[in-house]
Amino acid sequence: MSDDRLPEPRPTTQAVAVYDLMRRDIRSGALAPGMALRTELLKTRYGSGVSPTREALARLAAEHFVTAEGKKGFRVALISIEDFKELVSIRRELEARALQLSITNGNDDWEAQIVAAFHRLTKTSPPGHILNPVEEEERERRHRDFHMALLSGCKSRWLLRFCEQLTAHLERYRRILNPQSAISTGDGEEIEGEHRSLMTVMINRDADEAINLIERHRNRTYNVILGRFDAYASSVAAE
Amino acid sequence: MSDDRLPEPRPTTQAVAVYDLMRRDIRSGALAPGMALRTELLKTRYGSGVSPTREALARLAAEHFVTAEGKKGFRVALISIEDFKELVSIRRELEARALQLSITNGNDDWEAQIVAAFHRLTKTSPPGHILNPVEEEERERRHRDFHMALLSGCKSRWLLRFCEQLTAHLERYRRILNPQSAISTGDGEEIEGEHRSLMTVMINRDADEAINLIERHRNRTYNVILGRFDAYASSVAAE
DNA sequence: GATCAAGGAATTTTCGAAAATTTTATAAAT
DNA sequence: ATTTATAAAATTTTCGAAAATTCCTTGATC
Repeated sequence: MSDDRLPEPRPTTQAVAVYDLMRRDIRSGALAPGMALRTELLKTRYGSGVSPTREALARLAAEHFVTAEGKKGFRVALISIEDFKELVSIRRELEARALQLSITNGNDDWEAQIVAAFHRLTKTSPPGHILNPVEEEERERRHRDFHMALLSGCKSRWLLRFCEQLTAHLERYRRILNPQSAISTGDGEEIEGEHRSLMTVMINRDADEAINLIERHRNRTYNVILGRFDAYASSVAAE
Repeated sequence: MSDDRLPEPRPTTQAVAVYDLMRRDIRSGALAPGMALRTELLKTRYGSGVSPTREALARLAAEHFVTAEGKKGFRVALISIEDFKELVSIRRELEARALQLSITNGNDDWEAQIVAAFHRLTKTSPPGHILNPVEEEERERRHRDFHMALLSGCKSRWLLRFCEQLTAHLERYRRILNPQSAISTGDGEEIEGEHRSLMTVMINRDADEAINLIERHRNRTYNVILGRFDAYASSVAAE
């Protein structure tokens, strides 16, 4: 008898479910930087007891999405311009390396995954449109998946994990500081064009051009966000 | 009144204490790869209830020191030659970058920290000696601190965190696969000389030479460990 | 008015037991 | 003999309450 059943979805624990939801809410900015994560709040928000909640917090603390302060509970990690610059700088280097390695090591299946991810991305409403939260979340997911697909041929789980974590933190900065246009900071068509070009040069194995493109793709958003820090700082101070 | 009291040691939670102990035991190999981390075992070993224990496990899972499998509990993360090579490869790049940045950004205080860390390291018994577990642990700590001090001038917390995590995982490989000589794989005096040279070139701000030295320093251990994987694989299979 | 102490409320952390799930053992059926 | 089903045991996960800690208010003192 053939044994090619679907890979059974491991029954997930409640702690992991809360972790996923909370990570999503921190990424989106729904849980604001500095916000105290009280047990009551979390219990009602995620409909769960304190044990799963605290496990989720512990994991998020290890990933620096939240901070744990002695016996005074947890807070959403603060954001700062210094942290942002660090993230951008190290992400630039790791992503460039991962792109190179992907181009070297990627196989047909990798190419197919890029094409598929690009297709899914184009099927969402383009950035700039007003999206409801669910649509926005879905678009973010597809955007993430596309960019990770580009890197996924690199055959280094560690490198991939680091890129994923850095990207997640930067997504938070983008969505908090540039909340208008969900994904990026330019014209929707232009951005789709950039994604298409990225796909093309990756599959053509043109590493130099890929790094050029990703650099430009990132830089626009980078500058916009940088420019909004002042406004953000005063809006926070006003509270 | 002057207010330069000692920075108050935040009262730490039991969960964090268990986390520290467990991380130490995984690093040292006391908790072997693949070992099931049953609640009873952990409760007695670390003298704590299940809640702090599970929080510690959640954090360690986020750092990939343990794996969580659905509702079947936690295990110490497995080791593999592929994972080892990945770790070495990415660590090489990140450490080189951090050394460069340290040389660019490091100030007098950074230099002083290196000198201090080197001094502390020389005051432990050299590698090769038979040490009891407490002494071994102390030597490992000082060795870590020295190498991290070299990088600590880089002014990028993210880069530093990644280096720390990679080093921790590699320490585990070294101590499991090369348990005889605690720190490294060569003559004690030779290794102390290497550390001294590293210190010197860093303070002299010779980035190229620093990267050369660290490369050689790492490579010796790397090759020894690589050579012991076969023996390890069969010793595990024999169980 | 400012500082400090004490008491009480709010909150975090931890424990112990209940609930849910997985694993193991046993027996029946093909 | 191998599988299948069932029950018991072991284990993980979750809940709810107790213990510990922090925070805030109030009032006394200087």
